[in-house]
Amino acid sequence: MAKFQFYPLDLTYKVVNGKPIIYIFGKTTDGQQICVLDDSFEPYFYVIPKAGADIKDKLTAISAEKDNESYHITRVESEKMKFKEKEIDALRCFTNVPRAVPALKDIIYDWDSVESVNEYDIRFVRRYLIDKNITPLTLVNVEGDIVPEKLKVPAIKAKSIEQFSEDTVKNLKILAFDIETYGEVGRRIAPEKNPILMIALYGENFKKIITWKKFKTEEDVEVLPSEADVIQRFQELVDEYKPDVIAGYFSDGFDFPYIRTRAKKYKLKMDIGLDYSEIRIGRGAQKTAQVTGIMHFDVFKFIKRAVYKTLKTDVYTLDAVSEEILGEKKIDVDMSRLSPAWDETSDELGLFAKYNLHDARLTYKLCLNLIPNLFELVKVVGQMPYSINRMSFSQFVEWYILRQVKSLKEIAPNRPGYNNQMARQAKRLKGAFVFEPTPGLYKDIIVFDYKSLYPTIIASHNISPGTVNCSCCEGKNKAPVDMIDAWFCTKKRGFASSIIEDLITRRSRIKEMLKEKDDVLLNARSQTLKDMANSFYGYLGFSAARWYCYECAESILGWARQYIHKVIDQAKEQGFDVLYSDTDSVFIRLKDKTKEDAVKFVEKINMDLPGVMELEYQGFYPGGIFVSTKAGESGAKKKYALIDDKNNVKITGFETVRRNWSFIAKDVQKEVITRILKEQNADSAVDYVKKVIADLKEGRIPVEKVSIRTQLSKDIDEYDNVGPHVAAAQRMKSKGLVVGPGSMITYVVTKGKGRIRDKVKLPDEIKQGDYDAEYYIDNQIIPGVERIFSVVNVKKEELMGKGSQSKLGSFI
DNA sequence: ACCTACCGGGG
DNA sequence: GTGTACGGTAGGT
Repeated sequence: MAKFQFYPLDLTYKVVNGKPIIYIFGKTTDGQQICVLDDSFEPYFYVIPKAGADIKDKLTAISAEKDNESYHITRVESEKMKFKEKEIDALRCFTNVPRAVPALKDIIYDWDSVESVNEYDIRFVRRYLIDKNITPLTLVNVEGDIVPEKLKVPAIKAKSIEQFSEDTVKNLKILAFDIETYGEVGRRIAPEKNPILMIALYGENFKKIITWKKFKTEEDVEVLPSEADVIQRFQELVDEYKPDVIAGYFSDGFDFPYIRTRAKKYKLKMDIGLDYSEIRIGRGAQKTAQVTGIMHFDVFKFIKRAVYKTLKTDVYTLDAVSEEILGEKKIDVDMSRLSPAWDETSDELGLFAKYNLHDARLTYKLCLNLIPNLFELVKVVGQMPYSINRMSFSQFVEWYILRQVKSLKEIAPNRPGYNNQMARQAKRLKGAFVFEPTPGLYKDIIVFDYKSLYPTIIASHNISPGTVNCSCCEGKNKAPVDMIDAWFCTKKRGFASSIIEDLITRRSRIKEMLKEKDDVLLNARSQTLKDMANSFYGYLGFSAARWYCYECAESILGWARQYIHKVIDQAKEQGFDVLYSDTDSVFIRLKDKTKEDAVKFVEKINMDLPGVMELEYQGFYPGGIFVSTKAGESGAKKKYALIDDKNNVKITGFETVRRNWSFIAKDVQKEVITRILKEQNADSAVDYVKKVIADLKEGRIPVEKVSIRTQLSKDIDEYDNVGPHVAAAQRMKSKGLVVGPGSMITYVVTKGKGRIRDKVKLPDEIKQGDYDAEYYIDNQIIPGVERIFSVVNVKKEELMGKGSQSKLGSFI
């Protein structure tokens, strides 16, 4: 009997001789790939019978048959459980095989004696991880014997298996890959028709390109006789490299499905799974690709679902994402040349090989960069990396709750059906409170904000789907909301509030540790815990959630509005001037008060706050500007700029960050804000704008600065209204360039009469100064700064040198 | 304004 | 495989 420890990486199950066996692929402490088999886990689901109904015998009698497999309930156990945090009697029905669960549930569902059937849709391996309390990627103890099994790694049949510690797997072997395919850019991608031309692989001390045509190149290219050989070789290389992680960029939806389609055409078996299974492509609108035993990391999916919030970019192309995260772009090639170059066997293919390998390298680096975040999510949520990679935040919360409530004997509610979801969506939430600013230039601003406002409200007011409107506490702990009556139990702790309190305290501990020493993994963990806590409010109000709770979500918002009002009202009472407030923050002006008064104010507020709630003194700003909305007098929400005491200017919500503005307009807006805040008046900003206008008129602004970039969203012919960017795209097409949906169009508006679209030219078509200065002044520069200047009483005419000098405003 | 259909990423 | 997305928005009505 061998005893050892290993880190689980990937799980699957198989039914052998009518019995389900869990296969846990992982790595031992000395770095060996192995598979641990566990046949001790039984599938089950819950039936909640109507009061007094005795249906045990009736349940054990049912059976079903499908695909020559018979399904039945092996035994039924009565259990004292909870449902929505209330005690109930439940029947736990064990079945012979996992597939029996959904099949049998359909039979039982509409029995009169049954209240509900639950937990029939929790996949077997996920159930296993939850019930066995095993956390993937962390150290697990195993006792067992080596058994013969048709696998690429040694198999051990477990006698016992149990979680040992939080120690996390290190030094995983990662292999990134990328394919290039034949086909006309802009046309539908057709894997059944067009061949794979080359495949690049990239790992630590490993890079290779495989292809089936010979061309001149500096890279390590292996040339094979045919496409089928390339696919075969890809498989061999993966087998030889033995990666723990195989990474691609949108490989769920493109690379793997493409490879599989091509392999099928040549009747090749893509059995790269460690159990000799083929790549499994999930059907449905959104594809997935799973490789047994190897963690398939689709970098794109992870970014789009779990990382997007921390990124500025709103397009998730490999190019944009690499630039932001790694500071590195893709190699700029003309993709429309790939297929012609292939047909001609031109040496241009050398550049495409380089491009191919570079993409694989970027994917590899992104993978290294994001793995700490993925792994921390795996450890917090407790599901395997493959699953976590494909989940969004509401699912993280749901699977986290499922794991946490296991020990509380809480039966999970079922996911809502379509109609139920629609009904939930119809109930709108009231929203957060915004105190609209009066446009102006202000000095001595203090910003307060509630630390984790929504999570701390949930924890402090015991908000949970099972504590709402309890029979024991009516009238106490009542939410400040108009539309509904909602109060929350003051006697028994709800699971949502205790889970969230746990997340908050765990994060505080990590923060303390981080103060001692900075650490990538700890930072990732802190971020994960924060994201999880912040997602709870959204989860409770999410129509597809198992633990959806409208009263909870509405109450959280009600309390949030009340707590922010409290700060606003008391600040006014204390003689501060309230400038602006949004959701969880309040901006005030000191007037005749001091910073110390503001600090004392925060302390006073905190004395009255319940539980873990806390108002923070976020910072002091010597100056700030709030501008008006397009429409009228009131100040725009989420659009302001502040300058701190180190002269750093922080701009929020202005167009400076928007893509479809010319650089000159963005530069000018930023410079105007900065000058006004730094110099505490508008004089220098006015001079600056006048100078830019003069430069524009005299053609001194470089072409790049007057270029406007817009992304094409569909084919050129599909546009009914030919806007300037469409006109530019037409010019590009007429020059033989291929443009289609997603193409970035860069254009300049040039001098001349008539419509804008007739004056559009491409940047390389024009000479210095050959742009329409009036257009740029009227449609780019002025709109960007007009509302900023109106705050300080500067009229548009004055900037353009027409009007008379008005009285300039300054700080108040 | 509201509703529905389609798109994203990849070549 | 004890499940199948989802959130945004363009375009039509």
